Amino acid sequence: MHRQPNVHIHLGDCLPILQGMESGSVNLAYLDPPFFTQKVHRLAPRDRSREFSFDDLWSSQKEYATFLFERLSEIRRVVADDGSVFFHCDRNAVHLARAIMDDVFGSENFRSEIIWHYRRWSNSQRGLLPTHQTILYYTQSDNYTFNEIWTEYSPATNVDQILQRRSRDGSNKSVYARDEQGNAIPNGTKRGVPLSDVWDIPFLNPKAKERTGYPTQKPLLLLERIISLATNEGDCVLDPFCGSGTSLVAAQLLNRTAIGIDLSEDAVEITKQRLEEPIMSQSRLLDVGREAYRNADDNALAILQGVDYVPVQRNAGIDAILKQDFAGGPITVLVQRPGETLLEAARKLSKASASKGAKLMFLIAMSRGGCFDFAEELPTGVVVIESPALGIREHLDKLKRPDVLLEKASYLPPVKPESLFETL
Amino acid sequence: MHRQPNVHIHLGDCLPILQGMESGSVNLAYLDPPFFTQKVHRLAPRDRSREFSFDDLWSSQKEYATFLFERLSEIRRVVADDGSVFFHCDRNAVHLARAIMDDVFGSENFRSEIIWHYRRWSNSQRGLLPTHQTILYYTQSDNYTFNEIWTEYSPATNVDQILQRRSRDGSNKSVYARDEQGNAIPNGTKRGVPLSDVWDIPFLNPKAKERTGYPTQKPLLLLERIISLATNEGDCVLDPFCGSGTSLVAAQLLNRTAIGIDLSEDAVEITKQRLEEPIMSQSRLLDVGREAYRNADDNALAILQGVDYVPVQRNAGIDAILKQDFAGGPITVLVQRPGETLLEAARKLSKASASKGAKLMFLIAMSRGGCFDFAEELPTGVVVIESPALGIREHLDKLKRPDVLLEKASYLPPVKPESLFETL
DNA sequence: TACACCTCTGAATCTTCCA
DNA sequence: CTGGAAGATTCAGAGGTGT
Repeated sequence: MHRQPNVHIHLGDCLPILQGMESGSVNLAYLDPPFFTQKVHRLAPRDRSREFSFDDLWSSQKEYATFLFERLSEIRRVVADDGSVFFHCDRNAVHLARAIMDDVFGSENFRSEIIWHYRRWSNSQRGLLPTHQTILYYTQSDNYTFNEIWTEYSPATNVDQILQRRSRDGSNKSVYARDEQGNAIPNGTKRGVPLSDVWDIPFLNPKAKERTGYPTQKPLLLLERIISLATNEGDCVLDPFCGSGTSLVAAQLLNRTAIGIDLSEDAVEITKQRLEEPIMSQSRLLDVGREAYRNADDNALAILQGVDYVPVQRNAGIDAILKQDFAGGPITVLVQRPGETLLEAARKLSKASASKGAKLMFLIAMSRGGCFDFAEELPTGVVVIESPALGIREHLDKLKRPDVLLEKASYLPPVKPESLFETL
Repeated sequence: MHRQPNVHIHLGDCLPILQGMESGSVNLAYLDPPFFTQKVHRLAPRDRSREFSFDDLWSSQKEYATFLFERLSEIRRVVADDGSVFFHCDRNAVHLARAIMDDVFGSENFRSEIIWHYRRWSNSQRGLLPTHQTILYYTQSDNYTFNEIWTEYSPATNVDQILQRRSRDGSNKSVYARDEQGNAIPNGTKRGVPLSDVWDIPFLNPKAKERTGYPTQKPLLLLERIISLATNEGDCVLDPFCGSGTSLVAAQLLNRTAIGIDLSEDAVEITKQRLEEPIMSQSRLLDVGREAYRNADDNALAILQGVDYVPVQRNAGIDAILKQDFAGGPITVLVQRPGETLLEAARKLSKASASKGAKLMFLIAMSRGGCFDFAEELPTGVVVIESPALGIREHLDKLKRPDVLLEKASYLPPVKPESLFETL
């Protein structure tokens, strides 16, 4: 048994250790037990010098159910009256876990089925890519600790709706309240939308420094959210299958005390190290948000509708690549931006495409950009395509020319698109 | 019993009707059964001495479980060998549903736990806002129909790694492959990322036209996705608890046949009406596919960016009016829709514009529509402008011509947009 | 048939390079 | 020198393949 200021780590099966604990002494239990996946998890740590592994092969579902049932029953005893339990489930065991939890804690104490959603790699082509895990949230009683977390309004939300007070009219319809002068009544400050049960938190990235090399490691952010939802400072967090100790690190960072238990010596060792030197990887994605990566903005891409393309987001010189190849290389596309000449755009596209091996590039012209004579200077392989805006604008300009009679103008023959290829 | 061309609707309990159906006659079954949410299973937490058993869950809800089990067994019989079942679950019954489905179809035929995620407004303050529902996806066998759907890469993904082939170096590290000159080797066409099991589909807006007033109505988009994933055109879709018939409408729109069953006369009546309505107003969808049409409709105007226009709602022949006038009348704009020839679009535009006194109309061409020689027949005053999609597509076609040398093609001089106006 | 091993993939970080 | 953008790398799944 190792002792950190406010964190206790035990080595061994959690059942006897739980049995030795005082009733009601824990405010939050988080469990991520080994699952009945019939696979041995195996992963080399970052330095590739050691291997961790644990065996979660249970001879039958019944045996596994009993294993869980015994430990959960003890957990129920040690959790305080206003305490909570979060049970992290493999998708192959959710229903089993739910049934056992209903049995132990009572279905009336089931609060939420939390979906942890993340994006992930895979080359799976037949079937849907699994990108979520489930966390079952139960409380000991109706009177549980819950700290609200507010998130941002959806971009689609009508601001009026948020800012104006509402009332019911004669027929009990919800309407905006008005004062005597008919003005809207402000509704005070708004905190946002209450946290939902679907959590979008990035999966722990293979390159993250936060990684310990221990299998099934969870992101710190996930545990921080759980702990701050269900406990207050000074409360006690229990993790009976603590693995690499993410929950304990999170508890420590949030000024909670914590008790961790694990069967594996490696796990306990790693956890001790992490507690002394907690590393939370600096995630740019989390810092700046997913949106910050988008430089192929939707406006630009909307111009491309009707084309089969893949949007490209992390490259200033390329908005999209076509799904089709050409001469062994990709076909890249850029939409000219406001305030940028056609030639500038073409050079950007050409430069960015060079390293991608593209031999054909399409540039969508939004304006003439002060450069009518670009043909000679245009980088090799760049093909300019007009946007409708440009076509419309130029056509209108043409109609203003003194030598074009207005009456005749409305009878203009349509432009034959074939003329585009006259230069071929 | 009501009969539409390819949709049969039955009134009554589905069990006897299923029993009368032929084995293997259905390719996809979608169920959204009623849930008896009166929380019969309010089990008091037990003493810890007992063992957990699945029988407890079963017997506590015996009546309901039996109800489902009987019907699911029949469903298994009528589903074809390569068929699928999607079971839409109430969150209070997922585990029960999963257990029964495992029993009837076998856990080895469990494919996915689909999370339907939507945003929802609520001021609930204690606890997490439920914003998801679960759909269990099972197949009849290993050899099941599955049509891949591809989605966008994460914005944080960089293009290089998806465009370049990779190999292993001496120490088995993954690195980019290079040819003798040290250039990157392209890795073939890219389609995007396979569809994940978390689906972000907006909940039916309370004001949406789609809404029938029937409770628990699901968005069309959700059903369309399920049907297009698991069936091909002409296949048969079964919905034994069809309610307001969203699945049947979706099946019809996607050229599948469908069988719907419901206990309620109201439900059957509403379904009949909904089925007739889309046939009347959207017969075109049957030819061109719902997806293309919807996208075009939503985004039609996006293609006009860079132009000063006022969007026009609810006018089939006009998408926008330019802020600028011409010859004393407005200038109208229409974007050609998928499945519509250029000439059809031009006539629509011309007809709709006549009453507005427009003397100049712009038609944005998205395809050639089988009509290369439209110039003469084109209504007076209509000017055709090419969409970038069209320009790109035609350019690529040009490059495929036998008389165009590939080597030369990649060095094609850029098209001078001026050439567009040579016919003036 | 079962299983070990090799290949492919892409999210998100780390690293490098360039302006 | 510095900050940001582009490029390189890691590793967990899912397949495929060969024994």
